[in-house]
Amino acid sequence: MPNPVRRTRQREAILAAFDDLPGHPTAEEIHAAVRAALPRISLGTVYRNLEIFVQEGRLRRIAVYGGPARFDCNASPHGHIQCVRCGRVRDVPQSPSPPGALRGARLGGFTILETRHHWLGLCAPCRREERAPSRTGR
Amino acid sequence: MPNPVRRTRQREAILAAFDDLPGHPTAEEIHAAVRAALPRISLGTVYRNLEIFVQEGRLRRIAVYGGPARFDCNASPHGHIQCVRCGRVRDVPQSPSPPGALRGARLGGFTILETRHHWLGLCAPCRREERAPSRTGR
DNA sequence: GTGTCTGCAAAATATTTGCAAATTT
DNA sequence: AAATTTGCAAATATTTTGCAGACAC
Repeated sequence: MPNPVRRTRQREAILAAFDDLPGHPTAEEIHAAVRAALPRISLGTVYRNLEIFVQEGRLRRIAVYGGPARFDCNASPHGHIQCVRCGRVRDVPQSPSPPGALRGARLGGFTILETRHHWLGLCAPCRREERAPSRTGR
Repeated sequence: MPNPVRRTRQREAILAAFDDLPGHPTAEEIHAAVRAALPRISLGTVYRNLEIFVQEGRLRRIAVYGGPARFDCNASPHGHIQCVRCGRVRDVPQSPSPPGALRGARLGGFTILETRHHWLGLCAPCRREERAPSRTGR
């Protein structure tokens, strides 16, 4: 039986980083945070392990509208709202609505694994910017 | 009054390409398709104009779980289901459910612009692969 | 004619991968 | 000791940008 996943300091630190990072960090952000504990950890290691954690189901990759991938450590069912201006993502509690019961069902030829709700919006800082565009805006 | 958007062959061809491309093409796929009509069009031009069309609301950028950005020409409200294995995206008619009425509301500090439904799943070809992994699989 | 738009090439950003050395079991 | 994992660096992949000439109005 091949491929037992080993416990390494790097992997522990990556998962631990989610406690410090609010929201849904990118690989770069996780790398920066983990460096506080393991200064020599490489970005490649972070990417490799994030991918493994996603495969294992310990993390999720979030659906984003452009920009780098973002990761989510929150196991409870929830949706996301993303700012169309700056990309920031925030959790939204997801009611276990009817569609939530669809796991295993067929939809357009696909077998459903998960249902998620998504919103597009403007976060508070960007809302202000849109109203009073500054020289740095858009 | 600055910045009138001009009508160019490149822009027309990019929008026209969506008629030939099923699903939700990436910039590369659009570029390849448009080249049939305009062999010298550059990928940069495609990216630049896709961005403009999104700003104008003529196209949408789709939320994806990794991989290149995908674009959507379908104006009617609908959600997407994406294959976790190959990234393929398919439209799913979206019922004008309660959350659809939220435009303008506040959610977690964000102002909602749009509500979308998302599913993660396995497309038919990938479902087969998962059952009978081939030497090329995963 | 004026200002926008394009193609090209280079830059910037994001992610993956090969490999020798280090680490885990 | 055997096999996986890491750091590093290079390779890929994706997207953006500067600029001179072409094009739309």
